[in-house]
Amino acid sequence: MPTVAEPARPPGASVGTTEQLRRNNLSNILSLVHQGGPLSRARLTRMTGLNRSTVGAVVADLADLRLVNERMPERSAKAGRPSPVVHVDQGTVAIAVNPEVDAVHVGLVGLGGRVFKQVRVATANTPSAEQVVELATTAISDLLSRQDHSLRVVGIGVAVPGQVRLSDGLVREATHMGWFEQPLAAMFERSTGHPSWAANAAVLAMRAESTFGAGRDVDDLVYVIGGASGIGGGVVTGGRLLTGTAGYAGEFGHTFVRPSGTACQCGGHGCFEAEVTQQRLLDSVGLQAAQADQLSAALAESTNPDVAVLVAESLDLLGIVVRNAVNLFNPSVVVLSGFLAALHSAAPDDRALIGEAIRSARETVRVQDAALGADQLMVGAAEIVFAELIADPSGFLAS
Amino acid sequence: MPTVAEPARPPGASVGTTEQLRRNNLSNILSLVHQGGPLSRARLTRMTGLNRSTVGAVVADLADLRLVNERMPERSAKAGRPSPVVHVDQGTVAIAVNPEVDAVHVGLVGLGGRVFKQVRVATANTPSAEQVVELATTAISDLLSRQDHSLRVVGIGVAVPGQVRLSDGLVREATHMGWFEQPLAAMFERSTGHPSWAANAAVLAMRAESTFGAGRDVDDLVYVIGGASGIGGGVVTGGRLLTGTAGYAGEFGHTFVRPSGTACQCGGHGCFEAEVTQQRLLDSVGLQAAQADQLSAALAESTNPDVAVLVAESLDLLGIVVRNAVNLFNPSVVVLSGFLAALHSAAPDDRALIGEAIRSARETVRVQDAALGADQLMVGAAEIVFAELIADPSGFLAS
DNA sequence: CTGATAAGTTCTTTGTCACAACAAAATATT
DNA sequence: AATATTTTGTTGTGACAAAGAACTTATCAG
Repeated sequence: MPTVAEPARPPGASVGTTEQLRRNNLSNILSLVHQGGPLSRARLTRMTGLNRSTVGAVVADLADLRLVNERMPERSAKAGRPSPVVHVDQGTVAIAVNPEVDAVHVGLVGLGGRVFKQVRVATANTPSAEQVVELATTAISDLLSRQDHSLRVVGIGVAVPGQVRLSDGLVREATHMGWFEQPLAAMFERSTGHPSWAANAAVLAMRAESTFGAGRDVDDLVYVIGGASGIGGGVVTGGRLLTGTAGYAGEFGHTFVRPSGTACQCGGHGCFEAEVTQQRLLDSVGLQAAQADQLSAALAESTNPDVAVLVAESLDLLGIVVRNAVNLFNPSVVVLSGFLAALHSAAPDDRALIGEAIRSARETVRVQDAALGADQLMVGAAEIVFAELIADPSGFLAS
Repeated sequence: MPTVAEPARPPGASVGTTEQLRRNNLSNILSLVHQGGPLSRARLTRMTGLNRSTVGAVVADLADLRLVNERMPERSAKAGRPSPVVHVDQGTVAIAVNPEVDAVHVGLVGLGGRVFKQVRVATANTPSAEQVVELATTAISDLLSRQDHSLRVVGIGVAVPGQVRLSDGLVREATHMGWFEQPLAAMFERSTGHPSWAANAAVLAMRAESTFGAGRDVDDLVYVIGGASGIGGGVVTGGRLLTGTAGYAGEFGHTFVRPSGTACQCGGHGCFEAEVTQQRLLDSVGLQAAQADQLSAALAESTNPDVAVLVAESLDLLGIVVRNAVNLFNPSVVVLSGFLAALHSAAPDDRALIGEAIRSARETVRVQDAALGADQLMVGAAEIVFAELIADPSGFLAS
C-alpha cells in the first residue's frame, strides 16, 4: 500500500545536505565562468565569498569533469603571486536548433556562449516537425564531422516560435508553423540520442540577452521582441527566469491594447501583435521581409506623413504594453528587440513608452535596445541546455 | 584605498558554507511548521528528505531559540513509537499595523499566523504618517500590557494602501492617505524600538492568501484585490513573491483597459481602477461603503437592468486584466478578492474572465475567490516580519 | 503478554568548508 | 642586483553538519 503523499514541495532552495552544498558551489562557480568569461581564481574567491582553498578544490573538481581549465595569465598587473585564470572548456558544446517558416537554423555553441558554427538549411515549404527533426539531424552530424577536434555534445536546445511546455518540450501550438501538440524534444532525443529541450523562441532570445547582452547583471528585466511571426517576450524577476506553471509566461504579444480590434490568431481581439506587425511597418517604407534589419534606418529617413502616423500609432500601442509591464513587474530595465527596437529608435524620447506608468516604478526603469545580433537565438537555445548542465555539473555528466 | 568592487551578486542561492547549510535547514523546518501548522517530526523528516537524526538536531536548535516546542500527541493512529509534534511557539508575535482613511488597525499575530488580538483606532480625519505612528505606538503598548503571558515581539509590519519601497519601508505615495515620501518603517522603529517593515497592502493580502489561504501550495499565483481605495494585487511565481526591483510590482489597478478613459489618480488614462470602482457598484444596488461585504448578495438579488449592464461591463474590464495576467504570468490559480470576488460571483462562468487568454495558458488556470476573511491584512502584515525571521532564525534573534 | 511496527536516540563515519601556516611568484623599493 | 612587499596557491588541521547503523522506546494488534 503506498504511503500518503507528502506535500512534496521542497521548501526553500533545495540545499539540505553537504552533498547538495558542494553541488551548489560547483554550480555557482561554473555559472560565473560561463557568464562572466575567464576569471582568475582570486576573483572567484572574492565573488563567491568562499575560502581560497575551497575555491581551489571546487575548480579542481570542475577541471576533472573537463568543464573548465586553468591557464597562467600572460601579463599580471598587480604585485603578488599570479592567480591562474579559469576558462570554460572549449570542447563542451550544445547544439542549437531554430525552425522557421522557410528554413531551419542549426548551430554549435560552446560553453561560455560562443557560437562556433552555424548553418541555415532552407526549405521549400513550411516544414513539419518531423521534417525539422530530420533536416536538423543531418545538419548536426554534418557540422560535427567537419569539426577537427572532438567535441562533447551535452544536449540540444530548440527555439520554437510558439508555445512550448517546458517540462517535456511539447510544442502546444506554433501557429506560424502550423504545428499543434508536437512532442519536439522527445522527437529530437529519439533521432539524435542527445538529451533535448525545447522552449519558446522569444524567451530564449531573452535568455541570451539576459546572460550575455543588454540584460546582463539585471535582476528585474522585461524583454519584448517583435519579429515576422509576431511579438513575444520574456521576463526575469529577482534574478530568475519567469516561466509560469508550464512555461507559457511572457506572451506580451497578446496584451490587450485596443477594444474591438483586429481578430488575433489566438482567438482574442485587440491583441498587440494583431495591431502592430512588422509587415505593416516594412510595407509603409517599401521594404521586403528580408530587409527587416534596415527598418530602423528607413523609418528615420522617411518623410512620408503616413509613415509618421503609423509610427506614432504603433508607439502608442507599444506604450500600453510597456506601461502595463512596468506596472506589473517593476523592472529596472525594459529591453526592446527586433522591429520593436526599430520602432523605439523612431521615438523622440521614452515618454510615449513609460510616461503613463505609475511614477514610483517609472522613475527607476530604463528602456534600451537589444545588444545581441543575429546569433541571439542560437545562444539562447544553447542556454537551456547549459542551464541544466550548470545546475548540477557532475550529476548531469554522470547521467 | 577601497578595493575594486566585485559584481557582488551572490550567484544562486547563497548557501555556500556549512554554516549557511544549517541556517537553511533551520529556515526550512521553521517555515514548514509556520505554514503547515503542527507537524510531527516524522512528517518533517519525510517532507525535508533529511535524516531523522538531523531533523532531531534542527528541531532541538529551534526549540533552544524558543521558536518551537514539542509535545507528545494525545492519540496516535498508527502502530509504532509516537512522534513528537512540533508546534510553533505561542509567545513569539509580530505586530501588524494597517492605516486607513478613517482608522488605524493594530493587531497581535502569532508565529503560525493566528491573530491573537486586534483593535481599530478610529480617527476623525485621514491621519498623517506621524499620527499613525503615534496612535499605533499607544495601541501597541496597550495591547501588550493587557496580555497575561509575556510575549516576544519580533517586529512590526505595516500594510500601506500605496506604493512602498521594500528596501527601507519608504512610502513613495499613498494617494488616498495623502502621503508622499514618508519613511514609515524608520518612523516606527524610532517610536517603538522594534524592527519594522512596510509594504503595499494588496501585496500583503496576497501573502496571507498565499501562505494560509486559497493560494496555499500554489507556486504560480496571481492575486487581484478590489477595495474602497482602488485595485491592487500581487504575484507569486515559481514559489517566490514577485517584488520587482524596488517592491512596486503587482499594480493591476493601473492596467490599461479602455482608450481615452477616465483620468486616473496616477496620471494615466484608461486604468482599470479608474473604470471599475467599488463605490459605483455599491451605488448601483444602494449600499453604503461600510456594507461592502453585502455586495455579492446584493448583486445576486438585483433585478435592475442597469445593474446587470454595469456588472457585465465591469466583468468585461476585469476580463481584460485577468487575460493579460494569464498571458504574462501563466499562473495555475488566479485569486480574486474584495469587491472583485463579488463581481466574480455575479458572472455565469469564467469565460468572460479567461476566455480570451491564449489557449495553452487558459487550459490549466482556475479562477477562485479569496478564502481568508477580515484578518487577511493583519496576517499579511505580520508575514513580512515572520519572513525575515524564518529566513535566518538564529541570526534574526541574535541581532 | 508478545510480536510487529515506527520512530526517537546515540555514536561513528564521511564530507565540506574555514583557518592558519607556509611556500611561491610576481612587483616595488633601495 | 638584492631585498622587501604583496598577493595568492598549497597543505594540513579542526569544526561542523548530515548520514547511517545500532540500539532503545513506545505504541498497536492479536
